[in-house]
Amino acid sequence: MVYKIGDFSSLVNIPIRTLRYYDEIGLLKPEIVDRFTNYRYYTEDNVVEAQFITLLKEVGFTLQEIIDYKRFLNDFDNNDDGTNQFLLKKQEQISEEMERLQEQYDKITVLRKKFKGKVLTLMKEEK
Amino acid sequence: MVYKIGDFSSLVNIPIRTLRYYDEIGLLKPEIVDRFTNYRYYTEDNVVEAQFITLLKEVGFTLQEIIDYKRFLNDFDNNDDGTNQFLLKKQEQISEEMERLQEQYDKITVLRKKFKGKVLTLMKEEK
DNA sequence: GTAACCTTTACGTGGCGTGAGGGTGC
DNA sequence: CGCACCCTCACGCCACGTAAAGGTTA
Repeated sequence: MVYKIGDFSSLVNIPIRTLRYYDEIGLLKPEIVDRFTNYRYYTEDNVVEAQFITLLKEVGFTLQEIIDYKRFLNDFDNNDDGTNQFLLKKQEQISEEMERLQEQYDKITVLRKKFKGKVLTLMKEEK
Repeated sequence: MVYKIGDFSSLVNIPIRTLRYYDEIGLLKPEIVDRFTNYRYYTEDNVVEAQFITLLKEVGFTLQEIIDYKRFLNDFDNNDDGTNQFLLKKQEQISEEMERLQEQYDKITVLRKKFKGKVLTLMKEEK
């Protein structure tokens, strides 16, 4: 069973333009490409790949990180520990980002108190 | 006292390229521009502006939001309540972003447990 | 034949970084 | 005159969205 890009798109819930982009950057290549028309044809294996990519994207991985991870899997053939570290590292990045956001939130709280006088007052305080 | 872009850059800690970009998008325009050489000359008022922009950026505002806020100040002349709402809205956005990150973090925790078997197992579970 | 599909090319987003190739201040 | 400074293009990043202009499939 092969799918044309439009059918595959609705099957895996990824826009056509996005699929073409994934092909272009080497993240998700259709298994069959017509040499004459350049039509892309996707297979069942591509479905699994696409769902895996969607999963990793949902938890915050960039496309480049996903590409790197796939290369890692190819190079070291199902390394359990490597996968765990890959996930742990992303969790650390997320933690750092949450801390940054918390700091921003707190700074705004301080600002809101300061600004209760007037806007210009704040701007003058910044001199 | 006027500053050439290089001096102003080190004074307010904003790269030259960034200052030119801020000029281009209308966020921070040098008060004086030589008509013949196009050299940018910044004033003390520009220093205050720059520090204000830096402050808002640090707490998470985008450049477009800062531009919009400045326009708002011009239109309504120091509106205390408006400024407060502007800050509150940003705090809400930050809260939402933190929730998204927390969800990502939790999903990865679940994934890490699942993957303790093997990588391929996970990929097959995704079918 | 025609509608619905597919293709590539290329420019837009945000917030700059990084050159290239040239004019200016002192 | 030299050298540090300034200028305007213009392309790069990321993850696509959005046409434009045309070929293919059923």
